[in-house]
Amino acid sequence: MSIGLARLREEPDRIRQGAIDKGEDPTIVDQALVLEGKRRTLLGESDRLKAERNAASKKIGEAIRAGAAPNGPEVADLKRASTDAGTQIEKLDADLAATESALEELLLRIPNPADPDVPVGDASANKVVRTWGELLPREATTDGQAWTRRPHWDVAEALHMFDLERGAKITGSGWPVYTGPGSRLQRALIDFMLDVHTEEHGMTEIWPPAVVNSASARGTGQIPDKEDQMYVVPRDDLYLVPTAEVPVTNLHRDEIFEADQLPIRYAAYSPCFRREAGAAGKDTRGILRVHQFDKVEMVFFEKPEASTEALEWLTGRAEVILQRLGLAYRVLLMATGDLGFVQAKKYDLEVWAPGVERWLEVSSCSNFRDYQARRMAIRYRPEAGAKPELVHTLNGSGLALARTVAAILETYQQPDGNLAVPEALQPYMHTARVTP
RNA sequence: GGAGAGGUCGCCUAGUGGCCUAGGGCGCCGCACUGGAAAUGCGGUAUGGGGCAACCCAUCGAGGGUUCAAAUCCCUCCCUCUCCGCCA
Repeated sequence: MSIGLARLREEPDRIRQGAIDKGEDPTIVDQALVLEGKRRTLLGESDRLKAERNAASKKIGEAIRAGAAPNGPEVADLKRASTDAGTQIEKLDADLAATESALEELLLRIPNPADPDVPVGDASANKVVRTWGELLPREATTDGQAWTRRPHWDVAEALHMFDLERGAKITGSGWPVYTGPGSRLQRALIDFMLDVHTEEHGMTEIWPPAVVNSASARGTGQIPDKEDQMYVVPRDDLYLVPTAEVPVTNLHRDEIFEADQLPIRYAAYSPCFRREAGAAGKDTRGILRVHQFDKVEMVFFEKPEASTEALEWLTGRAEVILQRLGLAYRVLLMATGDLGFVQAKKYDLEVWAPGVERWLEVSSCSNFRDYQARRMAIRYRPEAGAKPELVHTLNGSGLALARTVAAILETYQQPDGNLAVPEALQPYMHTARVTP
């Protein structure tokens, strides 16, 4: 389940409105309420009968210990009472199981309501909350000489940094091979990002499995919601991760934290695999949309009262990376219609790519509030001895590599065709310039 | 992959069909004793669900089965450890 039953009963109106704002069917909320009522009725009746059966069994035990024959007439009535209750319980429980699975089905279709400060509407209601850096034009002038910034695939080809054709030969279209300085750049970016997040931002580094089981895929909602987007290994019931969010969030599935353990903040590198089903023909050139890319992901577990502030901080940590790399970007507050099913609030970071003259999404920072935590039963104890409560989970890219690489190539290309290495990466690249 | 041993409450452990409503120890919390503490004693200490409440139901790795009754017996699966094989 995703929306909590208690919340469903307590504030159905807010949940209904949340569904409307996200363009989902609000009548599911009412259907769920009906089933929830039925569930409680059945459960009460079943529990009552189970108590009866337990009492009868206990009496049989006592009678036998007192000397009655186990198969004698003295216990026959008790056995019959117990068996009769058992028959009814079986029926009730079958009905209950059907009701619960129907209810769960409905709950999975009720979206997480957006935060009150999220603009309502479709993508056109997204708000640019800030822009950083200089937006370089494609048609440039350097030292009085006019020149044209090329798209990243041209820069990469000239400098032998990645090879899309050979990637297509060994795997398929959308599986880039990074070569020479391109490969080095991958390593440099991963190292740089992890260093900043761990050493300066205090996050704990995680190097997770790139493949997860179905329970983990279910935990973060990849199945059933986004099953089409994942590569599957059916023989072993395993899934290639589309983001480190999946393994890292599942680190603490079914766990209960003490209050002083929170917040827990991770930074994790992983390769990311996405089928991009339905995106055929989009962004076919270069590395803007590929089946395998690399990403450093931030995953936070927070106390509920801290999560609103944590999202701002998380987003800021992703911005730090772009600023250090000297890449111009903007921050978008996504409107309800552009939010996913599970996010309460989301900022997208888009980097400016002057060669293709486009904004490229390189990070998506979200607060899930307790929605994901409920699915995974990740809780904490507000104080010693108190009842566990759900934590809030957040995550955001910090950053996705392929598009960041594209922005670097297009931003830092020089009129002579060489590539200047951003200062922050020079210690990792061991050079200030990439030449053919 | 083969053989064996295991999986019980935060941790360790008892438990081989009914006095298990899961016992004991450690740890933790409260109280008593103390000038304060240690030691000691007493009590409490899982999760989910239902009920205004007393309380009830479920859960002993997971799922099924046998039985009036399963931590305990049977079946399937998962995981951990030891040895062997293979291997970066």
